[in-house]
Amino acid sequence: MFSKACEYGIRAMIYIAQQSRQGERVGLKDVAQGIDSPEAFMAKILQALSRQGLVQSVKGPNGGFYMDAPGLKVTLAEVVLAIDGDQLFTGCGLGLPECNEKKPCPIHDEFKLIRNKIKSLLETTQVGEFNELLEKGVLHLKRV
Amino acid sequence: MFSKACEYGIRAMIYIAQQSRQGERVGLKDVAQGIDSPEAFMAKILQALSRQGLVQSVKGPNGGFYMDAPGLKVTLAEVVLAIDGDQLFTGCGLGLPECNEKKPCPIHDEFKLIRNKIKSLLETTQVGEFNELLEKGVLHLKRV
DNA sequence: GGAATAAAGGATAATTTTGTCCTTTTATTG
DNA sequence: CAATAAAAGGACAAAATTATCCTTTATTCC
Ligand code: SF4
Ligand code: SF4
Repeated sequence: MFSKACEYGIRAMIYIAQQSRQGERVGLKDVAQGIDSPEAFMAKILQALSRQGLVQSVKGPNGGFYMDAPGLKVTLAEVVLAIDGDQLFTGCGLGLPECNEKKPCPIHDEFKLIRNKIKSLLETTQVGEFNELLEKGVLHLKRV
Repeated sequence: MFSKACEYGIRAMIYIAQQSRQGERVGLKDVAQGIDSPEAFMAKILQALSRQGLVQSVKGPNGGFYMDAPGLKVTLAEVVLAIDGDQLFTGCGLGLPECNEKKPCPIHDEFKLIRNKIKSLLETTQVGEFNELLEKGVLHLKRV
């Protein structure tokens, strides 16, 4: 469904959202350990997300990644779009080309319905939404 | 959503289902051209599908790939499973590990619902289902 | 049986994705 | 200002996926 980079990206955003809720910053190493991802690869992904403004970052001592209040409202859809592009939201999952609304294949309507459901699920889910469960220790972002 | 191999596989199955409806056989070259896929790669994929019994094949002159009557009833789910495995049908699309039904994350229920819809769509769609549209020229398996 | 034909299979190459390492830039602290 | 800490970025490496080529095996036709 998503690339590895995208999975790490989603998990990292959720992790940072929870860890930085009092304006604290989270270091790369912390994030990588917290979500069980390779550190250097994680760095690349966070760089990209940072460039696109989905997460804030500060260099230097006591620096790191964080989110401001509006940052917590970033949706999973935005993260996915930033990393994997819009392939999942548009186009045919079956790779059947050259079809349009007027000449749909047998599964088009249902397929489109599903695609839209995925889209809307991701669009209505914010990275800050997982905080409570994470604090309760009910949700884990890595294997224990 | 699916790997390239899987997309080619699905298209090829649909193509063969339509081309071989009078017991005719379709050659590799024919399939590859018919669905616009690299020939040698297509060969590997068809070999795998053939080994798993999802498509029939005959060697030698006038040989090729074909489906018998029950073959037309093979579902897209079977094809996907044969090529990409069950990752799409099981497990978490978000790559969040260590969660179970008792400790679901905020999106689990809706996510699972979508996953099941994809599964059931693929399970209820047979490769022979596209024949009519293909014959009418309404559906294309490659860019024209 | 021999020639021709077409899939099966093995080996290898190109590309993309994933992952690592090292240097540079920017900020903080004393 | 100097030392240090941390992200940014460039170059490179490994692994997986996609793609190609060549040989072998099975089948048909003469
Ligand atoms: S009509 Fe069929 S092939 Fe075309 S985009 Fe819709 S589902 Fe895919
Ligand atoms: S509970 Fe959440 S993280 Fe776990 S499988 Fe369900 S959707 Fe994925």
